[in-house]
Amino acid sequence: MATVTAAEKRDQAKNAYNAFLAVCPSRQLLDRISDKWVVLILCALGGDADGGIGEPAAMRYSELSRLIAGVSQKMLTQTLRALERDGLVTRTVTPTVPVTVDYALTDLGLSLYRTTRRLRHWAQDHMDEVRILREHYDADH
Amino acid sequence: MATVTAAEKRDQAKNAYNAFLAVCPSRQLLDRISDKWVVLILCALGGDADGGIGEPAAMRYSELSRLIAGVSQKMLTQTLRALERDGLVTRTVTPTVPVTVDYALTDLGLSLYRTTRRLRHWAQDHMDEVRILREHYDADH
DNA sequence: GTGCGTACTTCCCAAGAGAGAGTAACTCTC
DNA sequence: GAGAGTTACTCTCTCTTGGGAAGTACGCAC
Repeated sequence: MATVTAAEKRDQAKNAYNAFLAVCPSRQLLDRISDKWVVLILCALGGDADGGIGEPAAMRYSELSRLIAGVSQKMLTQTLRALERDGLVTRTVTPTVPVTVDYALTDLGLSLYRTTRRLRHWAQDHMDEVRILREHYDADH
Repeated sequence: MATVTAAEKRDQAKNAYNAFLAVCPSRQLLDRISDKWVVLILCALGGDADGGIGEPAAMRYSELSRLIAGVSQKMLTQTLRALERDGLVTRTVTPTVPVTVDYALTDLGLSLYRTTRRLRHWAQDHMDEVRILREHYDADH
């Protein structure tokens, strides 16, 4: 009876998750990360604020709130707490008056940021094309 | 007065879109593609159904419905129509009885699929890690 | 006749997002 | 002193949209 190597264990673990299945935990995780606020928050913390030139950096709640136009206080708080729970973001409270709270990507968060950054770029890079295709669709329907 | 080259025009167009701004069209596009059903539909049409080994292929509505566990008829229809309008998916109706409708990725859809595939993989590959981090978070709160 | 398949369409209700204001503690300006 | 600003939330009410379920028309099998 051969023992299972660590690499084999990892392969088995991979095959155990299938996000197409509603009951699979990875599905719930995929549902969570396929969320517009998650995408924008990770991009902000990843340093995309000034067009993609920056480095990952800690940001304050109020900075995030100002940068991500349209996010409600409730959704920002809720999403940041969820990201913290999933280990994607650190939340560092400094007992100043008023209190200051810094949020920053963890290594895990950084690994996901590299994909959400692509999503944002895709939306910006293909906006013109999609716009035209929408007009064609609307003319035909 | 130098004329603007095509490459410069493209650069300018890129700078014109900023998905952090709520009023920017690319923001609405990002909101659309940062959607769990979009991600799963693109992965299904991209050939991920059998674990990532397949090729992009046309699929029927009913095939998609069966593969993507938990999607309602309403959300599947609604999302497919939106993807068609954006030019990411083709919808081909064959007047059989009953009717058969095939959905397939366009080239544009394929380009986005390459990123949504990464999202799905990330969720599956990091599920164990996130699970442990959640337990740590819950123990601390 | 009943049940299956096809791909939607429709209706009602539930869940969660959105909007706005409140909280505490402090600082600054008039 | 009053009022406005800052910080990062918390709370309440309203509205939007997703979820759930059933309906539609036609052909085929039993």
